[in-house]
Amino acid sequence: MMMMVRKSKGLGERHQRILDFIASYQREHKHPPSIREIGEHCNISSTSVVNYYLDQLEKTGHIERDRKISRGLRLTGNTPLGDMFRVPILGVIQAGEPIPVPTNADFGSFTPEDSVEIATSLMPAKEKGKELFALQVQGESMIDAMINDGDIVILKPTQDARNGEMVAVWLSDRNETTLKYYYKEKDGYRLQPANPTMKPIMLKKTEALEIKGKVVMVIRKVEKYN
Amino acid sequence: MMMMVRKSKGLGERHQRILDFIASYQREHKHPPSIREIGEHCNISSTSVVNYYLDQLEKTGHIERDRKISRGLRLTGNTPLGDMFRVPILGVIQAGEPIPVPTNADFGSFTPEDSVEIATSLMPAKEKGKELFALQVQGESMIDAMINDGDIVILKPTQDARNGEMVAVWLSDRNETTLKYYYKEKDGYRLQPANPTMKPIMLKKTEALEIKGKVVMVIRKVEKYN
DNA sequence: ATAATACTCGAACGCCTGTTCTGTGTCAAG
DNA sequence: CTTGACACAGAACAGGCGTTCGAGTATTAT
Repeated sequence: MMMMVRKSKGLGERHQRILDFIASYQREHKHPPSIREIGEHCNISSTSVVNYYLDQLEKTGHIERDRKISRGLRLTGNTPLGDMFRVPILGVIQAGEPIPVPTNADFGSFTPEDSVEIATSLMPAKEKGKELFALQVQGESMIDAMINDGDIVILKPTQDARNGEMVAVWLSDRNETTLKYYYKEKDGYRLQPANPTMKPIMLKKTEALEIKGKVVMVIRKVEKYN
Repeated sequence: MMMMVRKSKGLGERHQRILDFIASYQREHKHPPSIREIGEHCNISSTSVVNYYLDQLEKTGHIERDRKISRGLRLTGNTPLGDMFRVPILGVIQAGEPIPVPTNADFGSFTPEDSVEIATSLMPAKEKGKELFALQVQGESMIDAMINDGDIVILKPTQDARNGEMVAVWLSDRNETTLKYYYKEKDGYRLQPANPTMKPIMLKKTEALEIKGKVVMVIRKVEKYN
């Protein structure tokens, strides 16, 4: 009477494993792996089984294959080709609501639609871990941080920051989320807007200040809107 | 008394032919060609000869090879891998100076250091031509466009714009370069800053207005600077 | 229970592909 | 002329690799 529980979601663990391996192998060797190599690294002892999964991944549109041609497979939608990062967009950030932080941190399974690709060459070289996440800005409340509606901010989750870093904070007193430059001072904290024509927010030490992450990059897709 | 004239320059015609074929094959099939395929399309009837040239191209650093692995060769320097764009950074944009536009437009030969890689997935899908160029913003004069010192703006060269598009303009009257939203009105032009708290620039039709390009994307690398 | 699916394994087949070896013709230096 | 580097061809070899087939096991539906 129960429906299929076997592989509840679209992708099973094995599928994800293979996908990840292809990505990392490609990143390292600059070319796709062979069926047998996939089998070895994913604990699959038969080439036919790998082929079996590859067929499924092809049907579901996750990969493309050039049958009969050695290593003729590639990831679709994305191609983590050695110098790309895929950062998940966890949600939106807007003034009235808390920031969705990576809770159950599933940094492995996110669809291409809900993520952005970043060239590693644009990265500060330090933050090349996979612990980054992205948020889409909604509303014009971040305009004092020179960030506009629709912009995508890429954050590195952290609870503390150093002076001068731009951070995403949740001010529980004001029930507000904002992006500001962070400065710790003797009396408390100073949250400096990026736009120098605007006044900073001063906070006493007693006031709640929850740092959710530091801004690593801002991406703005400029499109016509007339 | 004459030195060897046989193959005067570094690359012979055959080498170039092979290089071009690899590039086009890769672009079309998403994976490198095999030795035999190279031979067929380059009128080389022996695999050993192809191998012979491939060895040379490897020594001269034009390609890399993974011996023993099918189609284990790739072009170096660049990797036209289907979903990346390399946009040349032609220079800086700052208030007091004209914008360096792609003059002799050598969109083919620029070093990786002077360019940025953009994922096509971030592109508005329209501007996927290679006619894009990038400028690095210097100074804080663009702050009214929510663009900060060090930001990289990616432009599409054009002389005219539609209402609502952000354009890079050179105001010869004021001897100034700026980024503004463009609006054509009955009396002239309105250049609207992105920040709504700031007043727009109104121009009569008689005043000079040189549109240099429209902004397609803005990239900001946020790094600590304390 | 029984049948239908989903999944897994192992082996064999055969094409694909890079490598290597032998041989030929050309051209310039000694 | 002889020598040797260079450019090229063709054939044969060996391993890589995708494919296919037969068979077995677990899970679910009827």
